Amino acid sequence: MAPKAGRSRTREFSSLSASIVTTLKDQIVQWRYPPEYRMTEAELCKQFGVSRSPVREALRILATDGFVQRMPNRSYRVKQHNLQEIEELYDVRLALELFVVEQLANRSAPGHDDIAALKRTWTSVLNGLPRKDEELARLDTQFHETLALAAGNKTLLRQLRAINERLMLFRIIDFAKAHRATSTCRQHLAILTFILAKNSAGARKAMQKNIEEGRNNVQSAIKDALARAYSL
Amino acid sequence: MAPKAGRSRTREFSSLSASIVTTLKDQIVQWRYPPEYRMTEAELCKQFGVSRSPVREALRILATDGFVQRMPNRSYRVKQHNLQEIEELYDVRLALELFVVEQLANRSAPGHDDIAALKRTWTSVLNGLPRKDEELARLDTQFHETLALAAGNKTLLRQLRAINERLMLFRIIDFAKAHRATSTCRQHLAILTFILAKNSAGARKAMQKNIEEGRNNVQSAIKDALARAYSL
DNA sequence: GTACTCAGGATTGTATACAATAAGCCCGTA
DNA sequence: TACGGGCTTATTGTATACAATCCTGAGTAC
Repeated sequence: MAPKAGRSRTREFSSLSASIVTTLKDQIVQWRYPPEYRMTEAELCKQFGVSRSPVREALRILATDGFVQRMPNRSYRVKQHNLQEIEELYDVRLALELFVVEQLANRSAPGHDDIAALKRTWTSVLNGLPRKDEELARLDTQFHETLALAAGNKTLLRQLRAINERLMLFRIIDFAKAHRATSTCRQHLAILTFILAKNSAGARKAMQKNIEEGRNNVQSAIKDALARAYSL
Repeated sequence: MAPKAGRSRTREFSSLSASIVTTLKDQIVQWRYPPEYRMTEAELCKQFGVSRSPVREALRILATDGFVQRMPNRSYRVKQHNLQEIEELYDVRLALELFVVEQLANRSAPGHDDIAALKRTWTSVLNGLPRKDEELARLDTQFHETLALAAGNKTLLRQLRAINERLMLFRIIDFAKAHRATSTCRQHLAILTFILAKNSAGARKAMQKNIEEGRNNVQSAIKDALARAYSL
């Protein structure tokens, strides 16, 4: 114990593979790779200037997180999410988040301070519109994660994060398409109000509406993108 | 070292790491390792007669699946689940399964054949009691997975499986303790009846009761085990 | 006696070498 | 031309070698 003062635990990446994972996730989410793109270990070794060991580890992680597809004894592919899978991801998200708001509305004691603080934040967001799309996306993610955190379930929060990470692939398409900031704000405030009023049914309904709207926006954005792709 | 190329590899597992993962998961679930047990790569290499590469891969998988804990640059530990984490896992399971039965009750068309078949199965189970605990545990798992499958969400099913895999650590304690077969059967039949009657609220309530009972049984089993451990 | 320093050993992180597997191509045959 | 066998090559799976990191404990200064 009593580690030296100079032992600064830099919060950088402890390992090469972690760094590769975040970089690749970022690139994939930004559609820098075409879907079904074939990724070989050697290629990534050259790109990152490291050996196969960390690259392999990174690819395994990406595979379990659903960003690439692994076939035994063959290469990896950047995963092509189909509409079915997006539906499923949104449904899981719905299941988890409905549960969260219900729990929050039913029990009052812990977490309601965070909810009240969140409400103040979003009230000011509503008044201070507009902002950059990017900033709003960040706030939106933070909103949903704060709720899960207030519910006190770290496991659930982790799962939610993993889902949202993958959905980011498509939310990015949507964000670039239109800003619906006002609507989002109102929905978020409604959810928070219901929770504070301990109206769990209302909170569930409001959350459902919020998520379904996101789902629909993403779905139509994808269909648009596909239609455009085929018409050209 | 120099594992003479006696390639009597069973073709069951495509890779060594997969085989190691299933073996270790099994051993951990059966409490063959004390919690917090320190697992080193070298030790597993000797145990399985392979090199570090597949062992490392297996440990990564076990870590992401929540069976061992990894610390950077240090060894791995067999994970010690605390009561808090078990609560969280049960809550996530609750969230997912409540969503599943609600969906199933709300929409009639697909899946209801499976539900009806499941109901027949469990009716016969109720009549044909008793069976071996082991068999009942298998049927119980199958019950919940069939529901998720009937809902048509493979992503959700995968997550549920992962959760139940971890909870198996504690359900094994409980299974050995008592058989509550009749109660389980009745609860399952109630859930299925509500679904077929398209009563989503009833189905949710019944499912909640079923899961909460499992949770309570596990909790008290753990407390008993801890109390016994400390009293000796 | 306490706290600090600094070797030494143990263990993981990374790089590379070798083996096994799967895909592609050439070529021969009907 | 169509088809199939076997070689070649690209790529992953596995083993091992080397580097970096962390824990331990003896030794020393105060």
